[in-house]
Amino acid sequence: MKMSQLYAPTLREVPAEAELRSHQFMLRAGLMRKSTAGVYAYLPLGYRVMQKVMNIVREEMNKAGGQEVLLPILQPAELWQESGRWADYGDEMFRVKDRNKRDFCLGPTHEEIITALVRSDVRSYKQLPIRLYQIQNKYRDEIRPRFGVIRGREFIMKDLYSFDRDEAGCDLSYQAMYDAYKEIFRRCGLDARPVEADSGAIGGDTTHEFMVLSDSGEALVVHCPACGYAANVEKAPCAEPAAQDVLDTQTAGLEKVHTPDAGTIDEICTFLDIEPQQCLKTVIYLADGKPVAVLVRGDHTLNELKLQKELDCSELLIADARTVEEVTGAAVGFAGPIGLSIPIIADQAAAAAADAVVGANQTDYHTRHVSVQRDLSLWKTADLRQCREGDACPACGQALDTARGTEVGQVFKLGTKYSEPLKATFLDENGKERSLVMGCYGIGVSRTVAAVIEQHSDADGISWPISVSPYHVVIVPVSFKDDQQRQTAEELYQTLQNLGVEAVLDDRLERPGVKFKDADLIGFPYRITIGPKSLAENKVELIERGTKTVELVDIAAVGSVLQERIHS
RNA sequence: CGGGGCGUGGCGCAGUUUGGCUAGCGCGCCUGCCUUGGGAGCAGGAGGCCGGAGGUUCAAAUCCUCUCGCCCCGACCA
Repeated sequence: MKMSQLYAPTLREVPAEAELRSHQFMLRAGLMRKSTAGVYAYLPLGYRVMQKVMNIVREEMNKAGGQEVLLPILQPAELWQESGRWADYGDEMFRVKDRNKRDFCLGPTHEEIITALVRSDVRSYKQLPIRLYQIQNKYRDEIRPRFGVIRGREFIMKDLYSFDRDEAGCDLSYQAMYDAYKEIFRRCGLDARPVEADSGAIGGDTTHEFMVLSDSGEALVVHCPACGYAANVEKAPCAEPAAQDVLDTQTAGLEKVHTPDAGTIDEICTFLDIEPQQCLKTVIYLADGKPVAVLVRGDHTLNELKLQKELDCSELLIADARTVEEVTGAAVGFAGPIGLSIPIIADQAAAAAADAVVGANQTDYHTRHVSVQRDLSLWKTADLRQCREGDACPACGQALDTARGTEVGQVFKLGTKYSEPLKATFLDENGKERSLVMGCYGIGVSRTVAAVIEQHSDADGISWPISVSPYHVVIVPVSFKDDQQRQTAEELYQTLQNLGVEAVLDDRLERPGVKFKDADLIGFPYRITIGPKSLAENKVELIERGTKTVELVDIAAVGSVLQERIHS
């Protein structure tokens, strides 16, 4: 491709809308342009990268027994009503009507459609297992699209669905995908690691997320340097409090203290000169509309997912001020567990508190010297808090580290969550009808591109791993007007193409600085600079983008040198 | 949805408080000259009616009302 022809409008300045490096570079390097919030058009360079990623995904999916299909984006409401998710999915689903006022949605995911497809054609265990995948646009009306392509409302996802006859078969499918994912991300040049995760709205029990570690990542993960355990903080269990976490057991009698305007943990601590772990937070929630009090230690963060699981409710909301006042008889900030008439559920660390300060259920008052065991009757005690750095690893007990990450893929075992309501069944050897055991496995393809940039860029621009780079090399004659340089450049361009090296020839009549800057910004892994100095010796400069190392290479040898590096 | 901010040539911004604009600057773009090892220089030029709609006024980018869009922080997710 000639640079003068390439539709790659680069930007000198950083667009005001972009915060993340990946977002900025995708715009500046001319990979994409925004259409509307969370929706992007991919330009030639961006689309080439995407296709490289998709091809890697395809190859690994095919190796792992997958067969590619293309499923509808426009999906009928009936299917979603069958699975129950038409009601459950909420505002995040783009819903449309046809001219006859029939309901449809733009598929946010494809479990329903694929299950409906398979149920109509699969009759016998002899047809199993089946692993079907597609690379397709998905639509989710995100509450807040952000970070460019990382959280879009339209995005490209690879999703594979496995159908097995039993759990054991599903385990094999799951493992095959898990291994394929590791290989896919490795080939994309990503440092991605699987972490244990929560299954969220998709459902199912076993699931791993593949996280690309990066400071700008949206998710927080804990990992154990000792044993390699890793999990999303949403999921990571907290160990029961060790002995030293249990507060002093010689508790004095209850004492009500006047604490004017001290409604937050910080204010109380300052006021009473105590530490946050000596306080208990009492948070009122509405679980499917019913109030519950949740008790967490002052220095701990409540994990709402864990709470929701314990409460087994479908809607969990923090109570509004009016409800809090009704339930506690006090202003927000002074709720306490003593004397409440609603159920109290306590985090295990909070339940161990023996001399704590709690709200007195009276505005501007707290109660101190509370022993949970002595003074309260709890409805339930459970692991409700969010795991944090330094906590004991649930696998080996060593201290955990934390890191931020961007989720690029997730694998789920679904069981019969969809096959049962949608009646996707088969006959086993005994002629008995059974539900298909399913798994689903997604990779955010567009997001993966951004993740690669997050891990492979510097102040000057992108530095693509060869495997996903839009082109392998850019040839930059210092002056394209110079006959000798131009001729050398054009010959080299031909040679490289004949060797299967994907090359761009920068034939613009620009000054060298402009061409170098663009080359660095776009991120070609290699640059060949043709200038008068080296040309005199029949050599050109070969520059590696990642390391910026320069080497002089014989013109006649560049082709084979590059060919070898690209394929190694 | 709650909180904060912003919409002025393709991009980045100034002007808005204290109406007076024939709307300005840098970059980019076009033409010519010149230049060619890290986003050159000179000269000439094109391009906006100030997100949109109403209103106040002799006069509105600037004031008022409504509306649309975008960005950031928080609750959701690949």
